[in-house]
Amino acid sequence: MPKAPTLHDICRITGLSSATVSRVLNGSDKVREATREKVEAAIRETGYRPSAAGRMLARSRTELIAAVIPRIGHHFLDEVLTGLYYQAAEHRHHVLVAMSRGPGEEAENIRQLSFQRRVDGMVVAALEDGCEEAVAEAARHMPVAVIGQKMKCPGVCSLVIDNAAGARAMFRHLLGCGSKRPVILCGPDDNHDACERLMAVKAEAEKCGIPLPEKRFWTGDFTRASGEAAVTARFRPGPDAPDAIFALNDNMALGARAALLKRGVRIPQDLLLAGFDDIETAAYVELSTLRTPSRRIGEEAGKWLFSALEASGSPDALQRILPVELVR
Amino acid sequence: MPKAPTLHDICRITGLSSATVSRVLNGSDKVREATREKVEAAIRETGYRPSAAGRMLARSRTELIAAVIPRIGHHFLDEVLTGLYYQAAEHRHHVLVAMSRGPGEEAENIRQLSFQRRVDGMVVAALEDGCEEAVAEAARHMPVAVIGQKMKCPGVCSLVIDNAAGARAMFRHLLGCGSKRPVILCGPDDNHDACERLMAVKAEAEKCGIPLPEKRFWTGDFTRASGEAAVTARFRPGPDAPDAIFALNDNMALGARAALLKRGVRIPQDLLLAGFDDIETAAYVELSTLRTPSRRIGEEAGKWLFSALEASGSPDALQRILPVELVR
DNA sequence: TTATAAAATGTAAACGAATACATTAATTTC
DNA sequence: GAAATTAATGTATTCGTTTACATTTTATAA
Repeated sequence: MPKAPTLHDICRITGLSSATVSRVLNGSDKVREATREKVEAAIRETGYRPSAAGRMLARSRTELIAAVIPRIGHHFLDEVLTGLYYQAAEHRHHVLVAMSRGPGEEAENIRQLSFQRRVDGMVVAALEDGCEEAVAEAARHMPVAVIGQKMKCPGVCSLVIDNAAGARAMFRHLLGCGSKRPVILCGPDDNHDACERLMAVKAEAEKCGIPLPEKRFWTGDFTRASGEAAVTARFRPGPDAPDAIFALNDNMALGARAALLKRGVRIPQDLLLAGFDDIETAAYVELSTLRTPSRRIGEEAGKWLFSALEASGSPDALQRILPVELVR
Repeated sequence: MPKAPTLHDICRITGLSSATVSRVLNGSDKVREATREKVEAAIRETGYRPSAAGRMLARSRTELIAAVIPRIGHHFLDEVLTGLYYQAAEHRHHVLVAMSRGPGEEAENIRQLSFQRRVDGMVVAALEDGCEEAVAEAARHMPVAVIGQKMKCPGVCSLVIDNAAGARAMFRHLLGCGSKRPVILCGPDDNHDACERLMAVKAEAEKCGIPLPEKRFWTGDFTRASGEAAVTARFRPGPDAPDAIFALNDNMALGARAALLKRGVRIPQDLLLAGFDDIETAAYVELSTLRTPSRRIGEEAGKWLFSALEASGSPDALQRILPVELVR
């Protein structure tokens, strides 16, 4: 493999010192026009590009930001990543993506990326429990944006969606469409989003004076299969049959939908179906759902990150709650 | 921000030289058990982790691999990325993801990542035209795996799916299901996959003695909208109506499906519908399609990359054609 | 001119690790 | 116990940049 030209090659060619060459490289300072051109010519000639490694060491900045996410291929996360990427590209940073291959990897990823790789900033999304410690440590060395979890901790910005407002809006929407016996298809107990959504629905029902007995809450775990299973196990036609199902995420809604169609229930004529997340397939089956501003979240995370980097002090901790939008 | 401990801090604490500390760090060579423990204690105490930047410079390896893709959030690419990530993680490498925000960015990304960031290896997928040059340059400095395009070039491994075999299989399948008047919903002329698929279908039709007049080829461009438009514009019920539509990708198939359902055509009773790619929604609507081994492609790319790195010479150029699987 | 200020360039020391080579310490051999 | 051998550690340089600070060159003023 041929070795790449270095700054010293440019020095040799131009007969200038490393300082001068470095100066034209960084566009800064005063360099005579003639020398600038000489250097630029040598750069073009050799195809020289400054090595990131050398730069990192000298400037102690990596021009790298890390995204720590459970996995890729999940609509929400993909969009967050895209938004983040655009911001990063705008600020001439590269993005390191770390997913978690199994339980407990996230904390280790966070530590590796912050202490070893020394990225300039970090975005972590949808963390499993037990990462707070790692996040806090990392945040002492660089700005960290946490997505989907409220963290009150110096140096971290947390961005969450307004689960409560979304759930309320959808619930009201279903009532507004005439539902009298809505069912809530719940999520896992230990899931933060699921809890917020559920609590908001309960509160709203109370406020609207709509009785919601226990039997109107069906168990689910955010998987499609669980939505299908819940409907199969608990849906019974008749006068007391639900006239609406609000699944607390779209995956379950799709599962429920499949089970309902199989039993000949017509949607939306016989029963209103709603989800949460606005995943891609939701549009295709015309599911009523709540769109989370996922790309914008990534963008906002990036913006905060870079503004914190430019401020180059301890960044302000910040908490933002982003609105969701009722669609269809 | 507190500054991270360095190798020299460990030296100071233990009273040892950088060479010795470095040795225990790299697990190599002979170090007395007692000193190893002393060093390890100091490391634990300080939470020291060797800086990647220093390491990169000294070893001239970055432990980074780059993935250059048009965008994230596309099922195929996401899966490729996942497969690649797993390989990378196994080899203790981090993954740099670069997407292209607009035309022409890919070539620049490739150059940046290879010459500036000096990643150890690179995977590029679904490139736009005009990147061959950049790929070839990069490949002179590191192993490069190209996905979705045959490239015969030293230092690059190209991995493609067997478009021809897949298209043939699906076409035969439709005939086998009794189709007499199949229609092919084509892709963009300048798309490599589209062309391969189309040619294979034509060849197969010829071989089977099934006449396929021009009017049986409907124009499309791989977007969902184009599938919908094609059906709207050209589907006419009657004795000469198509009894099968083979869309050369799933997106168009879904568009076609929507348009067909709107006209009351029942699938599959009245008309067989088939796609190519096995995107997520395909499973949901029970679309017959061809599953591309996307994750495996990422894996194979990674495996080749790392074996090339271990061999640490100019890696063998390699071409692999991976089979696709008919599903549903 | 010559002094003086300003502009351009150069020198040398970081940055954080790895490593060839040199040295010292501990074993073994006779 | 001295010599030879081997194991453990240390010294000093390297990797490719950046950047205070020092020096030289050029322009400006007297």
